[in-house]
Amino acid sequence: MAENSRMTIAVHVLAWMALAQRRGQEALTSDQVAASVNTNPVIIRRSLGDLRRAGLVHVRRGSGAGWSLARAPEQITLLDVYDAVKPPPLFGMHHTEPNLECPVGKGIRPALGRVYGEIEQAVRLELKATSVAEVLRESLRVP
Amino acid sequence: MAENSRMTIAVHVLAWMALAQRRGQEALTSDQVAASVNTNPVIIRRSLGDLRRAGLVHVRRGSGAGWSLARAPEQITLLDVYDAVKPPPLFGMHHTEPNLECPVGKGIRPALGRVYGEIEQAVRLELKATSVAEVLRESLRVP
DNA sequence: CGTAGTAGTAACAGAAGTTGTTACGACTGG
DNA sequence: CCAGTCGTAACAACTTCTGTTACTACTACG
Repeated sequence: MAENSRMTIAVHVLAWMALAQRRGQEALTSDQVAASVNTNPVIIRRSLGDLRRAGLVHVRRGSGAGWSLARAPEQITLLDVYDAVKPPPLFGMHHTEPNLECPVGKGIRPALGRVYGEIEQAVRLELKATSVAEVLRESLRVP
Repeated sequence: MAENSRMTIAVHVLAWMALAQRRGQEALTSDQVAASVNTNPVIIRRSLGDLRRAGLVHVRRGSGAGWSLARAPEQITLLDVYDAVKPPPLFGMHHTEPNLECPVGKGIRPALGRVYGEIEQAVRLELKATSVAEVLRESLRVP
């Protein structure tokens, strides 16, 4: 059960909020969102908390509370969501320090760090090319 | 301790084998490799087992055994290593099935699957652009 | 002003994955 | 035959994630 699905959950939440907004429902409770994702409302509140800290959604507390998008779904890219949920890096470095007497052991971490950094940039570029509105449009294409 | 470092370990192992080969040592035992990575030989044997199943290294068993590269380090890309170690996907899908009554819940998985697939392709392209020989060269640049 | 409804968050259990370790059988060169 | 090495199982320790319960904080509305 340990696979990180926070990116998926967050995008699902935003797409569902975008659809509800288009239908005229400007605010949703965590229970209403949880009903679409089919999980516990606390999971949703945790995810929405990440999105709120990143400025992607607004929340109104108290009775009659709810969540709403902070900007148009066309203006929210998956890169915004990625930075909001802060997933772990794709590749981890050594857990123990390599043998620094060995020339490979001494230089491998900066060398790999550069490669991993380029990969991260490529991923960010791909994420930036897709908006929540596009994900919603694609989702609605399924009959 | 749960961050996946198998890609890093495998590339380190191959770079070290490439250097040893260049120095005239055509075969290395798991103990010798473990000395550079600074970890347990069983970890190295597990990693080398992945690389062997992918056809990247050869092994000779018995007394005087050891490991050697199956082809020149210029001909081994990080994509080959990636496919050999089979890391978990960058983004996981929902753990529970979304609510299929909701249009977003019904369509979100194929929509996200397409996006995630494009990202995977971008990562593969980056990995393919770097060889073990280049990682070794970069590592040796560190004084 | 009180109440009810909702967010925020802490605490915990369960599941899964990774590393590191020991142990032992399988294989093979000398 | 035997010594050295691989292959792999088994296990502990650790981390991370999800899901759940429970409780406090906050606020709209009667």
